Amino acid sequence: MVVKVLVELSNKNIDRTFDYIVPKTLENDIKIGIRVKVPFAHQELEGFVLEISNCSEYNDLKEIIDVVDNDIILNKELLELGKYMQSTLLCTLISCYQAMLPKALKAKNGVNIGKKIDTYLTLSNIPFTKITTKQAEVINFVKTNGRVLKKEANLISTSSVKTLLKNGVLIEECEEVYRLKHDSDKCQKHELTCCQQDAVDKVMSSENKSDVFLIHGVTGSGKTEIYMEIIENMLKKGKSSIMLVPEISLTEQIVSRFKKRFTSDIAILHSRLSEGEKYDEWRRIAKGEVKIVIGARSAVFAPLSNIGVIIIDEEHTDSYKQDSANPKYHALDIAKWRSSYGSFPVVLGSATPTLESYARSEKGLYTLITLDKRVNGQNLPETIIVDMNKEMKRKSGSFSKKLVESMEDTFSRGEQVILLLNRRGYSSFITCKNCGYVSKCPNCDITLTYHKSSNTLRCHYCGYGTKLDVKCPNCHEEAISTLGLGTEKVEEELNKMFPDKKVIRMDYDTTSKKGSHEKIINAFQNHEYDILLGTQMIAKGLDFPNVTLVGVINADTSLNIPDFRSSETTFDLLCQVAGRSGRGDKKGKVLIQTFNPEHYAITYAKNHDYLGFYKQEMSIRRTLGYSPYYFLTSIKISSKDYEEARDISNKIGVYLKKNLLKTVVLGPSVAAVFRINNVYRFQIVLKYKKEDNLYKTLNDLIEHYKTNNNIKIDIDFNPIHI
DNA sequence: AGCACGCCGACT
DNA sequence: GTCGGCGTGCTC
Repeated sequence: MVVKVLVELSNKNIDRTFDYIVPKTLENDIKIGIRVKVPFAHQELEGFVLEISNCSEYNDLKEIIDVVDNDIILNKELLELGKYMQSTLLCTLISCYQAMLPKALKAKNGVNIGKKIDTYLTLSNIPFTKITTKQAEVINFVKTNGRVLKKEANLISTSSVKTLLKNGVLIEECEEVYRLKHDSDKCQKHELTCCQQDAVDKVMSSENKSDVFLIHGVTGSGKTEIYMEIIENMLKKGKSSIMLVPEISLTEQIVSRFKKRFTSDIAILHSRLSEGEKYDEWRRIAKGEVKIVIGARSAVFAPLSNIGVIIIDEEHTDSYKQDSANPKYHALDIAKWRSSYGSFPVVLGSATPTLESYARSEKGLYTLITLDKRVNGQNLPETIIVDMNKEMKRKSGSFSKKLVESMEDTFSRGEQVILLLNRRGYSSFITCKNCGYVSKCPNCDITLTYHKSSNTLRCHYCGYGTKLDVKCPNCHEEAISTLGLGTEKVEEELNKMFPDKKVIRMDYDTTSKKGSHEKIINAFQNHEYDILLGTQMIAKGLDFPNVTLVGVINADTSLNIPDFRSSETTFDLLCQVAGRSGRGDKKGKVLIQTFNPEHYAITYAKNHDYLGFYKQEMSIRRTLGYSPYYFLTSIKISSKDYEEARDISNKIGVYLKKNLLKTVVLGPSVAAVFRINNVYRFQIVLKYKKEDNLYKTLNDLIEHYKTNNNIKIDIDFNPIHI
C-alpha cells in the first residue's frame, strides 16, 4: 500500500504530495483525510493522507512512521474545498487545510492537546470471593451510585480499585468530556412581524438551491430573529446551519440568545476560547453532535454535514476577509462554494451592505430583501452634525457645547451615553514644539502613539515600545507635547467634566484580557456606569435599551485613511454606532462631531440614507475605476534588502505589463507602510474587469521566485485595503 | 521550513 | 593544513 501525503510545511517548493509505503501493520488504520507521521528530509513531520494507491512512480519510497488520527480530520468536501482555495488564492494547499482546522489539529500540535477523557467505573457481574474492607468500601460506593468517576473511587483506595479492575469485578469505561459547558434554559421566541416572516419564507423557498440572499435591514429591524427562525426551520427538516458573526460582536449577549433557544444543539467558535475548548467544539461538530455553529470567519469551515444554510451577519465587516496570513480568503467565497457543493442558500445581512453585495443584488445575482422599519416601531434616532471648525475657535477641547449639553440632558433622565472615538491610546502622536520632531518607530515607518497609563510610546504595527522623554531627542529642548486625542485622553476629560458620572472605557487595551469584554458589557448593561467610551468595537451589535445618546467624538479619523474604501467605512461606522441609540422604547439621539460636515459619507449617515450613499459612492468608484466596477489584486514584494526589493519590484512590474494586456498595472510603489520590522515593502496593484491571463501570469511569477528566500511575494485578490 | 552539501576566509 | 561561514538545492 502506498499513500500520497501532504506534509505540514507551507512552502511553494513542496506544495505537492509525497509517496510513502504503509507498513502492513498500519494498513487497516489508513483512511483518506487522516494525519500520519512521516520521515521527510532528515526530520519527522506530520501530514495529511490525500490518496491511497498500490503503486508509485517513485521507486525509493520510505515508510510512514505512524498514524496520528483514528477519525477522519478532512472529509471529502473539505479536501475539495482546499484545492479550490489553492487554485483561486495561489497559496499552498497545506495552508488551506490548516486554515480550516483548530490549531490543535494542525499537524505538529496534535500531540500536545489530546482529548480530555473521564474514566468511569461500573460493577461487573463477576462474583467476588475474597475482599478486604477497603475493597468492600469501593464496591459499596460503586453499587450505591451505579456509575462513578474513577478518580472519586480512587479517593477511597487507589490500590483496591486497581485490584478489583484486575480481577474483573469492576469495569472501566472511558468517555470524552467537553470543556465548554452549555446552559439549557429554554427561552420564548418572539412573534415575527410580517416583514420578518416574509424574509424567512423567501429564504425557505430556496431551500435546496444555492441562492444568495441579501437582507438589507436598518439597525434594530430584527435581523437576528429572522436568522433564528430560518435556523429553526432548517432544524425541523434535519438540516444544520452555520452563522458567522463579526468577532467583536460575538458576545455573551448574542450567544446566550441562541443558546437559550437552541440549547445543546449549538457550538460556538471564537478566538477567546482556549485551544482545547476550540478543539472540543470542533469535535462535537465533526461527530454530528450539534446542528448549529456560530462563530467568526473560520467557522465557515465547520465540518457539518447536511447543511441547510450559511448566514453571514453584518456581511460588510472586513474581518470576514483574512488579510494578514495566507490563505487570504473571504468567508463569503467559501460560503458560496459550500453552498453550491451542498445545494443550499447563503444569507447575507447588514444595515450597510458592501457596495459589491448591493450591486450584485441590483444585478439580480443576489435576492434582495429590504427591512426598513425597526421592530420597536421607533424611528431611527435623530442625528445632528456638529461642525468642529467653528467649535475649535472656542478652544473647547474634544467636546462641543452641544455634545456636553446633550449628555447632561441624557443623564438628567437617568439614561446612558455611548461615545465613539476611533483611536486608542492617549493621543495620536508626540511632537516637539521647538523643532517639529515627530517620534517614529525605529523598525517601521509609523508614528508612535502615546499611552499615558504606562507613559510609553508604542508602535501599533510591530509592538515596539519606549519610555516618553520630555526632552526632544532631536533638538534637546524640553518641548515635547501631545497632539490629537485617543480614548485615554478623552476619558480624562470626561472625568473632569462629569466628576459624578462613571465612565467605562472599551478598547483594545482594556479588552485584551480574557472575559474583560463581557465584564464591561455587563457592567454597562447593569447601569454601573453612565458612559461607555470606546473604539469601533462598541459600534457593532450591542443592544442597550437605556442608551439614548450616541456621540461620535471625531468622525474624521476613519475618513482620512488613505484607502479607496474610507468613505464606505466611515458611513458604515456612523450608521452602526447610530443604531446603538434608542433601541428600547425611548427616543434616541446621535451627535457627530466632525471637521468635514459637508462630506457625503457623513451627511448620508445623518439621514440614514443608505441608497443615497450607495449611488454617490458607486459613481465615484466608477470614475476612479475601483471595485465593484473593477477587480483589484494587490501584489506585495518585500525584502530585507532595499535594493533587491526595489529592483525585483520593477522587474515584476515590467513583466506584468507585458503579460496582462487588459489590465491596468499600478506601480510598483512603496507600500502604505514602507518599512515594517526592517523589511522593505513595495506594492503593485492590478485593476481589471476580465483578464484571462491573470492566473497563469501570476502562477508563473510565483514559480519563478519560489526558490529565492530573500524575496517574498504576496498576492491578495480583492484586498480590503490597498 | 530545515538540513546537508559545497566551496572560500582566519586560525590552533 | 583545518574550522566554519552561509549560498544553493532537495526533501517520497
